[in-house]
Amino acid sequence: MPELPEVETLLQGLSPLVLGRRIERVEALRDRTVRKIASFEDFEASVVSTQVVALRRYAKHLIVDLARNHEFIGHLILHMGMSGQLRSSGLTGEESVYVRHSNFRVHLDDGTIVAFIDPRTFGWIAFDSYDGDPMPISLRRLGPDAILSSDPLALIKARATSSSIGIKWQLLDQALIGGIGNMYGDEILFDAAIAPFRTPSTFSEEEFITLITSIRKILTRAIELRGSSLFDRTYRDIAGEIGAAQKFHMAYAREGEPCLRCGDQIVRVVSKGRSSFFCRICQI
DNA sequence: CAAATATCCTGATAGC
DNA sequence: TGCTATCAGGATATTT
Repeated sequence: MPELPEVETLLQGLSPLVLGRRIERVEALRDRTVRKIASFEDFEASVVSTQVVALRRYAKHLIVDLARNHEFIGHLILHMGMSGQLRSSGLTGEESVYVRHSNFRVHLDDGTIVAFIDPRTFGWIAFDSYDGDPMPISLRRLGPDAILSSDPLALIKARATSSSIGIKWQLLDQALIGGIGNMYGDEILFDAAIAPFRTPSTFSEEEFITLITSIRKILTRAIELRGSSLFDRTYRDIAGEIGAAQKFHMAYAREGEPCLRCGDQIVRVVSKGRSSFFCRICQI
C-alpha cells in the first residue's frame, strides 16, 4: 500500500532513469489503468514524443512534467493505489517489465522500459495538460502535502476541529492533508499517543503540535528506511528491493502483540470497513 | 451538507 | 489436496 514514503522512494529511484529522456511509445494493457482521458489515442498523442523535464511527488502521487519542443505541455500523474509497483528494464532487465499485471509501459529513447505493475488495479495514470498552474488540475483538491508543507498545522487545524469525525479518518482524508494512508495513520497516532477515534475538537493546542510533530517524524523516518514492506512484500522499490520501515512499526498489523511502550496488547478495531491498530493504554 | 456506505479488484490465506 | 469464502485497502460514487 504505497503511501507518501513509498512514493518518495519510487521518485528517487525513477528520477535518474527518466529525467531528460524522450517518450517514444506508451502501452496500456488494461483499460482501467489510464483514467480521466477521452480515449487512449488522445492520451498517446499527448505524451508520445515529449521530453521528461522534471519529476516530483505530491501526497501519494508521482508527477512527471513533460515538454514538447522545449515548451512545458503537461504532466503525467501516477497513483500506485493498493498494489502498484514500478519496474525498469534498465535496472532489473527486460523480463522484469514483461510480467503478469504489467498494465502500463513507457518506452524511452535510450531503450529503457518502465512498467507499472498493478494486480488489484486500484492504481491509475492520467495526463493533465498544463494550464498555467504548476499543480496538475487532478491534484488541486488535495490538502497540503504531509511533509512538503512547511506549516500544515495552521492549515488543517481549523478544518479538523470543525468536523465531528475521528482523527484517524481525518488523517486519511487527502483533501485535508495529503500522503497519509491507513498504515502510517496508525503509526503516527501511536507516536502522538492519541486514540484514533478522538475528535480533534477535543484536542489541546499541545496535542495538535504533538500530532504535527509525529506526522513529520514518522514519515521522514520511513523515507530514510525506503518505505514499509509488509508480510506480503507487496511494496518494493523500482529495483525490486524491499524497505525496512516495517521493522519500526509499533501498532499497524500488530494485533494481539505487546505494546512496545507499555506491554498491553495492541488491539484492532474495524470501523467504516477499515482497520485501526492501537494501544488502549498509551493512546488516549 | 456532512457522514456513512458501496464499489472497484485479485492474491493470499483460512477453513472445510 | 483442493475447493470456496473472506479479507485487504484508496479514492470515488452513491445513499442516508
